[in-house]
Amino acid sequence: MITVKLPDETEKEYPENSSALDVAASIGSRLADATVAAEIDGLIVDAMRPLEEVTETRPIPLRLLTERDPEALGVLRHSCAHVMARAVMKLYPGVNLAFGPTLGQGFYYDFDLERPISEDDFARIESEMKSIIKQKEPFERFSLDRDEALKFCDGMDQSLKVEHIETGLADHHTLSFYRQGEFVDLCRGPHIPDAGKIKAFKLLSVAGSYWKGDAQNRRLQRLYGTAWFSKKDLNKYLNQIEEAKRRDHRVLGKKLGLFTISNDVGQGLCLWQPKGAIVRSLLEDFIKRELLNRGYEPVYSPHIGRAKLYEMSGHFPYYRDSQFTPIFGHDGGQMIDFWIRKLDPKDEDYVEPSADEEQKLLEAAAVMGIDLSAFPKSGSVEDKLQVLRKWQDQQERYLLKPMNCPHHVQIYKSQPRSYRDLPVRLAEFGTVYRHEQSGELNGMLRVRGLTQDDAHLFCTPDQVEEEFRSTLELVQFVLKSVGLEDYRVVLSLRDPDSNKYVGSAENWDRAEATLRHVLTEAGFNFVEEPGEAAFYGPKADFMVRDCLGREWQLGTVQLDYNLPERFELEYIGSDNAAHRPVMIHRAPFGSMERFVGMLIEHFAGAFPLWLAPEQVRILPLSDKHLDYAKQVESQFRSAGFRITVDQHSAKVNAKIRQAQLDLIPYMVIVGAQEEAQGAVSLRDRIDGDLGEMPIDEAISKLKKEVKEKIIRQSFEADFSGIEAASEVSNEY
RNA sequence: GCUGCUGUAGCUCAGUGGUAGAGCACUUCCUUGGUAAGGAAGAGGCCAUGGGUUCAAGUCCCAUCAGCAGCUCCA
Repeated sequence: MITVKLPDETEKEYPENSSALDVAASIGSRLADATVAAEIDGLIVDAMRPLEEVTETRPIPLRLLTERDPEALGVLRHSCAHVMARAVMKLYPGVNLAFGPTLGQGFYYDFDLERPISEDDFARIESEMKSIIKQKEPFERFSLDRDEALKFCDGMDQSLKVEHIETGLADHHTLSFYRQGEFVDLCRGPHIPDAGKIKAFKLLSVAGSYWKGDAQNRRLQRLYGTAWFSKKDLNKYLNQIEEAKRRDHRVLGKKLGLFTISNDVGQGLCLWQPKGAIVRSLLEDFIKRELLNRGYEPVYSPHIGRAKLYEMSGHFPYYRDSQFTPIFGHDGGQMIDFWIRKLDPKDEDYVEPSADEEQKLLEAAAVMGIDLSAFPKSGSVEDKLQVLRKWQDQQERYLLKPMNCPHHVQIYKSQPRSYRDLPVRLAEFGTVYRHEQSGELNGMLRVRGLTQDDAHLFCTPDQVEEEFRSTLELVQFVLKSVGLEDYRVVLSLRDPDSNKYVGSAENWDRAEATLRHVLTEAGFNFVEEPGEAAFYGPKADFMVRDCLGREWQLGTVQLDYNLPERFELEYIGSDNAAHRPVMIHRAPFGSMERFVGMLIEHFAGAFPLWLAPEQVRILPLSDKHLDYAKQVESQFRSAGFRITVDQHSAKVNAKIRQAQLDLIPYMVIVGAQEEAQGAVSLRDRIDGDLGEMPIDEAISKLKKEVKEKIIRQSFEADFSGIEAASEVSNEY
C-alpha cells in the first residue's frame, strides 16, 4: 500500500501502482474525468503514472490538475503538438521530427521535411488531427535504456532524435517515450491521459527554424498551433490575436500620422511626425516636471563621443557587433582598425594573417599616408599591435553614443564632489544609437536610434537602498499616470558560472542583496532570473501588462559598481578621505520610441485626452458657421487645447464619421442654434452626443479631464482566462 | 545576421509576356446639412533599384535595398 497526501492535508491509502487517476476516481468519477495531469512534489507528471515511480517522498504529496489549473494547459498543448506531429507524419511520409515544446499560449513542432508546408496545408493537417483526437487513444509512457532507445529511434528513421540522444542527452541512462496509436516520440512528458481531452485547437502559422536554434544547422519547418479545453477559450484567444493585429502600432502610426520610417533616412531610424511628436513631448514634459520635484538635475550631452571613452566604460568592446561603425578622422582609420582586430588573438574571428597579407596592408597604409615605419615585420604580434594601436590612439575616432552613462560620468567628474552633494542625479533624454540586427527592427519597438528617459544617480553606498527605493517609486508613479498598473518586476542577477561580468564577486553579492531586499520590502511582485544581468550590474526590469494582457519590457533600474571603478569616480567623505560612489542607471519609460509604440497599441491609437494629439475637432454644420467655429476654436486654444476646425464641405454626419475614425476624443458641433446661444454641442468619441452647453462649461469639463489625466477606453478586455500559462518544460 | 514571403497612385490592394487598374484620400464644381459615408468631374504612376532573358518585361531570371513573419540577439 502507498499513502497519498492531498493538498487539504488528508492522507489516504492506495494499492501499489495506483495513479493520480486512480486517486481521482476514488474521490469521484467526475473528478477522474476532469483530471488532466498531476503535480507531485512540485513536478508536473502524467495522471496515469504509478505515483511511487515519481517521487521518493512519503507520504506522496499529490495535487490533481484539472482543466481549471493553468498548468494543465501546458500539458494539453504538448499533447496536441504530438497529435499534430502524428498527423504530419501520416500525411507527409519521410518527416524527421525535431523538437515540439509548448509556448506561453500554444505549442510548436519542428519538422525536417523536403516538401514545404504552407498555410494551404493547414486544413488537411487539422482534419487529420481531428480524426486522431476523435479516437481518444491514450498516451502511453514507456522507458528504454540508452542503447535500446538509440536502436529504437534509428529503427523509426528518426535521425535527429538519434543525434539528440547522443549529444544533448548524453548523460541520460534511461529515456522515456510516449506512444499514441502508431505514433511514438522520444519525450519527457507529461501528457494528458487521452487525446479526447483536446477540445479545441488551431494551427496558427508556419515558419522556418534551425535544428537546435543554430543558424549553422539544418533548416527546419516549424508549425505553430494552440490548444484549449474549450471552443470558447480558443475563440477568446483568437479574438485576442485579431485585436492585437488591429492595434499594430505600425499600422496605426501610419494611419494617424504619428511616426514614419523613411528608407532614405535609414533602417530603424524613426521620424516623429507632428502628431507623434506631441505625444512624446507631453510625456517628456510630464516626467521632466516630476524629476525636478524629485531633486534631479537636467543635463545635455552630445550624440557622439570618443571611442576611447566607450572602451574605457567597457561598452565598445562588449557590444561592438551591435554598434555603428566608428567615425574615423583619418581615411585609413578603418583599415588600421580592421588590422588590429585581425591581429588580436583575443578576437573571435582571429586568423593569423599571412606575410603576404601583411605586406599588402603595409603598402595600402603607405598609400594612405599612414606612417608605420616602426612596424616590426618580423616582430611579435604584441609588438605589431602596439605600433598600430599607437597610431590609432593619435587619431580621431568617435562613436555614436550607445549609452549616456559615460557622458554623465564625465559631468560628475567635472568637479570635486563632497558627500554633502550626494546623491547627484543627472537626467537627460539622451538619444543613443545601436546597430540592431536588421531582422530585429520593428516599427518603434526596436529601432537603431532611441531616446532614453535616462538618468544616473551617483550616491554613497549607504544611500543606494534609499535611492533604489525612490527610483522604483518613481517608475510606479509614472506608469500609473498613463494607466499601466499591472506589472511585475524581473530581478536579473548574474550567472555565477560565467565570466562575462565585470567587478568583484563581493560587489555583485552586495548589489543583488540590496535589490532583493528593497523589492521584497516594498512588496513588489518580482521574480529572480539568474544569468540575465547586464555585464556591469544587476537590474530590475518592469514587465508591464497592457490591456490585452501582453507583456512589455519598459522601465529599468540598474545598479552599477563597475563604472565608478573604471572611471575612478570619487567623493570626499566626512572623514576627509576619497571614497567611491555607486551609480544607479534608471529609465522609467525605457525609451520614448518603445514607450510610445507600446502606448499606441495599449490605447489602440485612442489616446486619453491629456495625450491626444488633436484633442477637440470643431465640426461646423455648414460653411455659414465657419466664422463662429473659428471663434470657438480660439477660445479653446487659449484655454490650452489642441483643436482644429473641419472646414470640408461635407455633411455633419460625414465629419463626425471622419473624426471618429481619426480617434478624436471630443467633437464640438456648431450650427445656427449654438451660434445664437453662444454655445456648443459636445460629442464624446465614446459616449456620443452630450448635448448643448455654454462654451465655458465645455472647456472646464475638458480641462478637468486633462488635469486628472483621466483614462477612458471603449475597449473592455476580457482575456482573463488566457493569461500566459506557466510553461511546462516537456522537452528532453 | 539567417530562412521564407512581399515591394504597382498618399493609403489599402487587383493586374494571364503585348496600351497601367479599383476603392478610399486629394482638387474643382454642385449641394449648406443636426450626431458614423450627399452628388458629379478631374488630377495623380521611372510598377523599389540595377542588371539579364525576350521582337516585347509590372509580369520570367539574377543581384541590391527595404518591409513582413519566424529564428538568433538586445547595454
